[in-house]
Amino acid sequence: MGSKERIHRLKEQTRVNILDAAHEIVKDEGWQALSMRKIADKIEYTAPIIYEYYANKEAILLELTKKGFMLLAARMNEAKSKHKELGDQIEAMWLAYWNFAFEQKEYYQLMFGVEVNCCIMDELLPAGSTPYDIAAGAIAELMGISDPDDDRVCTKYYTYWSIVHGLISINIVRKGTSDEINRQILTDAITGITRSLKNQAQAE
Amino acid sequence: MGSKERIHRLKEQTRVNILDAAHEIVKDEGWQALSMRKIADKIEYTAPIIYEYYANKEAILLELTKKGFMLLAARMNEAKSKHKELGDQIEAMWLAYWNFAFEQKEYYQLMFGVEVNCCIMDELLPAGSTPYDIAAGAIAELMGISDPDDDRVCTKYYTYWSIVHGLISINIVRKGTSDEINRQILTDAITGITRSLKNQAQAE
DNA sequence: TAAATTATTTAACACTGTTAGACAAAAGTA
DNA sequence: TACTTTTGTCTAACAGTGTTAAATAATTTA
Repeated sequence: MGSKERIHRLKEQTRVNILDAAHEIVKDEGWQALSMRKIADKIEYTAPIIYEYYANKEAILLELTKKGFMLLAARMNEAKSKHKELGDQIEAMWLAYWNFAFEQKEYYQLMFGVEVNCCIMDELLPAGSTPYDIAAGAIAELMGISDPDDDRVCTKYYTYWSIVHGLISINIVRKGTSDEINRQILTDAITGITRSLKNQAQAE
Repeated sequence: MGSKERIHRLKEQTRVNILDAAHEIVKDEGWQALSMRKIADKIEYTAPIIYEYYANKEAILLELTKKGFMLLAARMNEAKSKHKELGDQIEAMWLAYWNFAFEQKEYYQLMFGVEVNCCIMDELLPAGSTPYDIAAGAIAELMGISDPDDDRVCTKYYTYWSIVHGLISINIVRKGTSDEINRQILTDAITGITRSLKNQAQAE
């Protein structure tokens, strides 16, 4: 009889219900607030039932991570397919990546280990002790700008910071890249940005 | 009598002992393993004592964050002071930043919200569904390289990724930068890297 | 209808951060 | 010295966490 099938479908359904419930809780209250009992509440069961479907909480997070990567892949492929020229394809893919990160912020945080701890550090630190305070002066001077808080300085500072921090994060979370490649990216990027600063300053 | 002073010094000492104990636990077992009771064990007290010195666990983390920023500032200033030329100063500061991130990994994670969740995602995903798999083909083609796993392609991919991911992380953790500045950094960086790919390919 | 299997829950364990109340030690005062 | 007050410290507890074993309810099989 086909009742076996029906039951199997139902079980498959609660499997996805668990993931959906987890995702919904995280969207509303953040990753820190996700608990097995809350998931159980949402799917109208008690907590131990979840262990019939997933080995533990980590397994749920892993499944959501996978789902996130599949979503991201779909977005990037779609963006790519809309262009013929290689350069445009690459740009479109990274813009798709960028948009995914903010539209599916919870997935992105899980996939790439971006924690949101404290928010405003600047006010709690002595003046002149943030990385910005320390670096912006030299950047401004090299650009021939007197005010270190000028938007153009700010932009260049964040350009430096983004690539350095991005490369660091990737290395801390996944130790995939070799030291060789890291050094090359880091020095290339820094000297590249610096050169562009100098050229801009000379052009004016 | 000066015993007031002595007692005050002792209290100040346990305040730093608490921070030191916390840092040591994190170095040994990671942030996830840090608990008030473990800190108490390490300083040979019971847990409630800690609340005489810090309002709660978050306050301890905040204090460690501050300490991390002071350490980083010292490193960057020291690096800067060793050079006369502006460009060299900037490069030295970012290299100091880079080194700090790995030598004081625990501090860096706390300061900039870098979580270390799961490690090897690639093997758990269907082939061709990682961002690398999707983007590397176009990058390789644009560089005139047939193998998408070539080290030169890998380097360029990570350059793209670092700046995009870095900028995303900074925006998720601290919402300081404006959308204007973000867009400019993002498109500038992407088109910049792409242009350098094209030039390299043409030069060969 | 009785037995076997499956689904679900209750109760518990060992943790977590945090607080209130009890207890002991020291200091101040007469 | 004896008494009171303050200070330091701990025990016990609460509500929450992930997780497991055992008991119960529901369903299917014989």
